[in-house]
Amino acid sequence: MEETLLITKALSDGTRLRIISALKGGELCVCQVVELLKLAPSTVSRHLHILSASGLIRSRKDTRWVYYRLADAGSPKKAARALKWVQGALEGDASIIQDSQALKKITRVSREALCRTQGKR
Amino acid sequence: MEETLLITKALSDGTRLRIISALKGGELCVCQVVELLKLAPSTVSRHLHILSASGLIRSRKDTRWVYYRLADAGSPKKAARALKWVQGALEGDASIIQDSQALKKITRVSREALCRTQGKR
DNA sequence: TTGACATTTCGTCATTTGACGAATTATAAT
DNA sequence: ATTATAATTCGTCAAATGACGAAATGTCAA
Repeated sequence: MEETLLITKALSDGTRLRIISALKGGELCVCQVVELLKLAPSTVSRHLHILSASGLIRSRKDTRWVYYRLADAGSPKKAARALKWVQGALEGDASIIQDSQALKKITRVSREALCRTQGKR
Repeated sequence: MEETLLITKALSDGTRLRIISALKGGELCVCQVVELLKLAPSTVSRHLHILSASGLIRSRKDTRWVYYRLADAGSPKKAARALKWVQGALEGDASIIQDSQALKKITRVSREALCRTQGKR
């Protein structure tokens, strides 16, 4: 029950549903998610932690950046099934579509706009 | 998004997951759910209302009793899919199994024990 | 080494949530 | 009619949750 509740609680927040949908297109670093959601980095980090603890997403640290992606083969089956369900439920959702539009711009210019260090080189 | 959030929020509570699992065996009246959960009737009523508002369960009023059942054919597709997922996620769960044992006793003697009026006749 | 930056952790605050009992509504028994 | 019962609604309280900024951590650049 605990494991399932971790998942349902993780899914019971609109911001976290947006994050899950945003990651459908592939991994993102925290600063990109921050840019999309327009929330404080600390807030976004907390949401990512909750999703991570539920097994719905995983993280990978590359030098100074941390990239998050949806649960995959190496993840618990329960998480994979939950993901499949919630993605179906959100299919065609207006705010999700809006986010995916915004994400296109972010992933295009993110390096210069968000990660100045990397952009300067 | 709103509709999906109603569902995920409804699923983000252990008591409500127990109710959903309890209804898998067929409809129950509020007093039977109260007996299973050992919570105040007003609390149970509130949980049932939240589940009802999300579309996951439906109610039927029969004279003095209100019976709740899982969403069925006449219910929104989104709810049906959510139900299917969560039931799978809870399959084999220890506390759910325990509840189903307790439910057997409740549905057997409920009339006399819980609904004295009906029992007396 | 020193400074800058991405991310996380922590403390605080406002809002939401779950539990309860009291009061209310609707229905049935006497 | 009056009383009793099943269920709901409402007000209150404690606990959980989400948002933020400040401080801490870890990594890279100069």
